[in-house]
Amino acid sequence: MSKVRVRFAPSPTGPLHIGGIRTALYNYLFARKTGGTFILRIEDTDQTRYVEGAEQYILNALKWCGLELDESVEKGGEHGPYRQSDRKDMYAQYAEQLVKNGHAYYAYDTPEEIDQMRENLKTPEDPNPKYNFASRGNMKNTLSLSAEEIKALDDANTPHIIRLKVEPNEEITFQDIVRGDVTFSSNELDDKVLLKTDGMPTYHMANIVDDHFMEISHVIRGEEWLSSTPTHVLLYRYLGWEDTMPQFCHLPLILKPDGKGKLSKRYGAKMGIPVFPTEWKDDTKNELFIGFREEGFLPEAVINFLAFLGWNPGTEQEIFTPDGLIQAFDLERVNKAGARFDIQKARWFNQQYIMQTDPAQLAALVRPHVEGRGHQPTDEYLAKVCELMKERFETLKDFWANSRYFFEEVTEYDNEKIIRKRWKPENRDKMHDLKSSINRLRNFTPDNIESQVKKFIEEQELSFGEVLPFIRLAVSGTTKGASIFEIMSILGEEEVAKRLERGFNDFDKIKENA
RNA sequence: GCUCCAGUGGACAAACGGUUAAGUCACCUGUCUUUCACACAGGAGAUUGCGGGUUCGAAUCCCGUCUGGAGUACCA
Repeated sequence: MSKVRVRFAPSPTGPLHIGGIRTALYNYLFARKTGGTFILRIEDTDQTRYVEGAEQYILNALKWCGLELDESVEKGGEHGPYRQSDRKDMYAQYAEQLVKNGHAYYAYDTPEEIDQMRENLKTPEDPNPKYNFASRGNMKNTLSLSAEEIKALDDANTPHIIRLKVEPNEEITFQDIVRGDVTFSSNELDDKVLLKTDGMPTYHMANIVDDHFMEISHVIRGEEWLSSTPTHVLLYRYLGWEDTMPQFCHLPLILKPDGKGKLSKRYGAKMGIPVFPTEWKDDTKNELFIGFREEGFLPEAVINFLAFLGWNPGTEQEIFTPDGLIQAFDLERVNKAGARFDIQKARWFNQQYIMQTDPAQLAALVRPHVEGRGHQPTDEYLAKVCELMKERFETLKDFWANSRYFFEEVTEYDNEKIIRKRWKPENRDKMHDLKSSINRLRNFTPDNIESQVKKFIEEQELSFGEVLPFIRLAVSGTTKGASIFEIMSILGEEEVAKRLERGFNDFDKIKENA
């Protein structure tokens, strides 16, 4: 087999959502696995849909995900340019060639005339009539018009397009790596536009010409392209490139959590769930789409999660390093059915990666989320907190919610019920003694604190339930969390003393007001 | 409507004609901890969309049917 060359070919019409990233990922994984080349091609043939900044977004998003490109607009390569608008001049000649060979024709119909045709031919059985072998005879094109009529149109500089001439009653079969043989009847195809009035090619034309000259070996793309593939096969055939036609591989769609329809950008915004790798701001529409990065996901976790949406290695292993993923990946094992997007599973993957990350590294990742709240802890302190809290947060963003008491004072208590029920003002003096005895410890280590507290409880004939929850609340504001002795040790004796003092006072007040 | 694709516990899925249909997430219980999380142990949840057929044997092959999705643009 010739060398593997695959491309990811998005349109710069906005941010790339998670489905696009997964398509890029499978292309990337396949390229790396086979020692092939991974290419990014920007498909910007529709000038009306061009969105400022989208191309840069795509580049940055792929970078954040760690999907390194071998050839791209940024990096260049021997098969450039990599932006279709920069390749504009290449396409017309092949469309013209098809006309010359009798496989395409010029058409002069206005959009209104085409709408009119569809309106006229519409029946309940066929609500979307095609521009095809059956209808083209009644339209304005070089197949239906006389030489004089065509000349008149051309002399008047009537805008024209080029359409593919699809012959009726042909069976078109192609092999798809995930679906096997797929067959379409040419009667179902319409005479697709190849070259638009503005001289730009349509997706179909540009795609085939580019894939051919970029020597693409495998077209790995979303399932939404499956039904236009027979048109593409025809194009390869009529252009005389069928013997080097790439292999097709149509990936299952990523569905909304309810399984109804493919995941959309609006869905994520509606549910407050990230469906984009990184955040996207559209100032003109005043829209903000949240990203996995900003929500505190690690790129490796997102990639691992995405890899499993539509593929699995057939073993029980689920957590993979980026390299491990490359080794394990296999297009043959890609699923046929669409997979629903499940943010819960994404969070689980992220937690797994957080737990694996060493504290110093984790501290660096978490730092922006802490600094965003106005705190500048030392690396050492932050690392200590991370070490302790590691398995208690699913996203970097959650870190703050679960660990804020390491950085700022406790101002409220998440469990006032227990205070009203079980805080005993008559034990207050004893609690203050506890405070002093902890504070007198020579080494403020978790073990020392723990034995001191336990000793105290025994001596005073108190119960753990009368003491521990209140220490916890006073120190951290919550009854949940890591070992309270570890927490106290990290905070230090001074801070702990201060918090106990304040907490006990607050508890009295809460009790009084109850 | 038409064409194509798909349909295994709530979600992701394994099993590619052969014992009681793996495993993960989510859920519940227990151990640990007077907390939470992690970890470990256990539990509940599936007549493989439905109906036929082929076969000694079907989630797997065939036919039909239903449901869902995609496409049906001078958008990609």
